[in-house]
Order: sequence, then structure tokens, then C-alpha cells
Amino acid sequence: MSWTDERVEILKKMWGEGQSASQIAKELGGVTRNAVIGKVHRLGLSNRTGGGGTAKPAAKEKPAAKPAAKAKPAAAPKPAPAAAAAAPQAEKPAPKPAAPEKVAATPARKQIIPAGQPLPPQPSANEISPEALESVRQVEKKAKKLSLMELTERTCKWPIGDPATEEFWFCGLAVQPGKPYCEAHVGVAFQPMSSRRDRRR
DNA sequence: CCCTGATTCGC
DNA sequence: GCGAATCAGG
Repeated sequence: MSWTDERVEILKKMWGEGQSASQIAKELGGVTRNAVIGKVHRLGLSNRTGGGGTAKPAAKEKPAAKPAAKAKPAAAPKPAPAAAAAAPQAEKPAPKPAAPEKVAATPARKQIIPAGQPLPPQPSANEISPEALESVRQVEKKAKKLSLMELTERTCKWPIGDPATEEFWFCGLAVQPGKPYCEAHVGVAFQPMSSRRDRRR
């Protein structure tokens, strides 16, 4: 893979949005995060964290608009990257702005979903063993309360709360190797059929 | 352990 | 110019 104009553009865009190098690498495909970082540096758009050697995920970054250095005087040779564009996303009714957390909203419009696996349906409580329910409640207290965008392949994707309200987030604890959930949630999500049958009626 | 970006240096 | 290896920090 080479750094074509379009790929560089995607890189710039995502980097500007605060996406991590690894995320950008995945999006582009065919490159590693190292390649992305290397390119970022060569392009001169690097400094994002104050310090050397470290950087936080895409979270607190002020809406920095560092680029802009040079503006193209004329010509807009970038006509149509791709389709997409239209985001059917209607304004979300947020009747309850009660967001205790300062969940940094990524200025991204595209909104990629890092989650690699399908999200689970909320289990009907009556299908789960009391013990399991118990541990789930326990774990929910320790949940990292990640937002959708904060999920990665290694964070538990167990949903907690009502998606229709502000009371909604994902567990976010470390997943069980190969599973989409943390240990506790794997327990309630993947139950042996045998035990299910026993419990049933 | 997982992650992050920064740097180096042979290609 | 490129990016794997390495480094350095969370």
C-alpha cells in the first residue's frame, strides 16, 4: 500500500479528529499504526500531546485546529472522495442533558464503530440464573461506563442501562480473550444449552 | 497486559 | 519517503 492522495486525506482527517494511529491504520488497511505515525510526522502534523513519548487516546484534546497552515489559493482538485456523506442522523432529542460525565464528544461526523462484534441483546432476566444475575449486578458497579465510540476489540461490549436514556453505557472491562465480553458477562451471555434447559420451566 | 505516540535507522 | 523496531509513557 502506498500513500495515495486519498489515503493521506483520510489520515489527515482522522488524525485531526483525534483518532488514534491504530484506529487510522485499521481504517486504511494495509498499514500498521507505525506507518501511520511515521507518515503523520513526515507530514508535519504531529504534536498532539504536550509531552514526548506519550499520548492519551482520543479523549481530552481541545478542538485544536492545528492544520490550516497553508490554504490553497485556487483550485479544489478534490471533487468527490466517495459516496457516503449524507448522514441520515436526525437531531437526537436530548431531553435530559443530565450528563454527569464530560464525555468528550468527538467532532467526528462519520462515526466509525470500532466494535468488531455484534452487540448482544439485553437478556431477559428470567432466563438467567440468580447467581449470574448477581455477579452481573456486581460487575455493573465496576463497569467503566464506556460510550459506544470508546469500545475496542478488548473492551466488554455488554450494554448497561436503557439506550433511550442517558443512563446507557457499555461495561468496558477487559474482555475474555476471544470473547466480546468480560468474564462476568461471558458467563451470562454464553450459557450451555443444557443449563438453560434445566432452568427453563 | 493493554494501549498511546515518538524516534531511529536501514531500506 | 517509508515503516519495523524500538523507546517511553499511561
